[in-house]
Amino acid sequence: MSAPDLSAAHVGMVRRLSPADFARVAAVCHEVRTHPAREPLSLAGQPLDESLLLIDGWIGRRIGDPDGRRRRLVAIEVAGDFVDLHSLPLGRLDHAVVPLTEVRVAAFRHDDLRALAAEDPALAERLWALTLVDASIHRHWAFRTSALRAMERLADFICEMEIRLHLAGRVEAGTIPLPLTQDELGEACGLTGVHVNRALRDLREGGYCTHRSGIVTIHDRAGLNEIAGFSPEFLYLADIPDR
Amino acid sequence: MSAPDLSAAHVGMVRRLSPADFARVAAVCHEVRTHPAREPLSLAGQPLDESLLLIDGWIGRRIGDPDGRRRRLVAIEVAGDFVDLHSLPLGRLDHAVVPLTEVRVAAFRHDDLRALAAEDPALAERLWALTLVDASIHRHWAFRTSALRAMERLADFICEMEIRLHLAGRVEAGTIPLPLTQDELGEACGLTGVHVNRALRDLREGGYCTHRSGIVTIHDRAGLNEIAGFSPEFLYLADIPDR
DNA sequence: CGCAGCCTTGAAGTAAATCAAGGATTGTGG
DNA sequence: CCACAATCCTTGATTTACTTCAAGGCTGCG
Repeated sequence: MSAPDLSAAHVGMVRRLSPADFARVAAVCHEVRTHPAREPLSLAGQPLDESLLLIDGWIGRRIGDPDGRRRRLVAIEVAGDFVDLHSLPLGRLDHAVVPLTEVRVAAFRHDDLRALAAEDPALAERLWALTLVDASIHRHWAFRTSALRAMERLADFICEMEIRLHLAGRVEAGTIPLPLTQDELGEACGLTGVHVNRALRDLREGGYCTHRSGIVTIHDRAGLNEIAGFSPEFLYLADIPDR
Repeated sequence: MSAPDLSAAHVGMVRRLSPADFARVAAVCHEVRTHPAREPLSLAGQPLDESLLLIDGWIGRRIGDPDGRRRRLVAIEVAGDFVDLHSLPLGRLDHAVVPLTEVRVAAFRHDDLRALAAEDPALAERLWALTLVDASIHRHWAFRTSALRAMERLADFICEMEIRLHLAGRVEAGTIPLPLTQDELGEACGLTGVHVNRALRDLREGGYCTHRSGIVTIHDRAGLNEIAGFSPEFLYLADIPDR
């Protein structure tokens, strides 16, 4: 039985791995599956023995009462993100992993990845680095929600997503997919859905960007970057892509 | 030249390593130094070739304008924390590392740690796990600042610190050191210093805890846990210590 | 066509920021 | 040991940002 062909999935964050390294990882993928929106892939505390690479769709990591007012999205993953590589050294996760859309994921058994890491310490360190970029993004989210105001937060969030989606090859002509409801944007940015609506209106009326039908059209990226004070250093990119 | 004796530093988060593993790591420590409060240990973006294990004192990770209004503490490290092991796979950091008090740190060259990891994949995975607990704490901070209100945030922060300091052996009879100013607490919890003052007063008058002269006295830990909705799962402890 | 989910807007209430002044603590040098 | 400065803490008054509550209008889909 041969591993599924993942060559088209060498995009986004996982492109930090060289083609050769990615091929070695892809070779131990045991399954590619599709999963429906909103039905959790895993729950907080659940023992896990595999990790998922997101090929298509959007996934959130969620903390808090499943329904209550105190629940938040603490991370969002897009194509090319190794969603829960964190579960390999940890064995379980502190949060639920929830598809925000229908998703296609490639599954890797921890044992297989562990064997790969054991025989190639340099590759192991690169996988480690992947998870540490996640940690850096978490720090940025903590900064965003605690230091910025509503409109700035959304601008910053959109700047982050624009660059990550660009790396994943999902951006076309200043148009980026963002298939989240305003309530979900609020969960990610620490705002109510109602206030997200107003902040998005401010961004629209300020001529920065428009969000409609799950798509953001960016009219003034420089302005968007400026109001957020956005700088992509926290993504640890070798080179910032021209767009 | 022999490595410094770090056996007394096998506390807190680093106690996740078995005594034998810790000894192997400690053996490659090349220096123990003291560093004064407030003078940065490293700045964002600076190339780094060593990592620090905090032996004594408090360290913060800071993002934002060095002085401006948009600056935040996105993490706080205490005795037994491997402060910037993140810089090993990443080579640099996205934030400044700043001692909040005078600190004593043990320094490890990346090359030495890398060699250790290469010859012992299981140890490498445990070091990896250490950094992923940091990531989990980041997620919790993002949750805290975006989902909780002022008093709840401080209660949650104090609950986290109480348990981490307990693991580090720094808690005595419901009394924990917390040598941060109210402005610094505000930077960590996403509040102004003035509002931290009022929230601390509420905690005091509610009979939960008192903060004075850099020391928190906990009067009602169950109550403190309850108003914060605190649960220590995100620290991935093998067993929750009795206190 | 009709329903469900999502978006939009208004009005009112609340939590936190800001501005400002004075008081307590800590550290320092005489 | 005391005087003094610097930093930190505390409190009040005011303003601002965000939430909450509520109602109505889209949009996409069975």
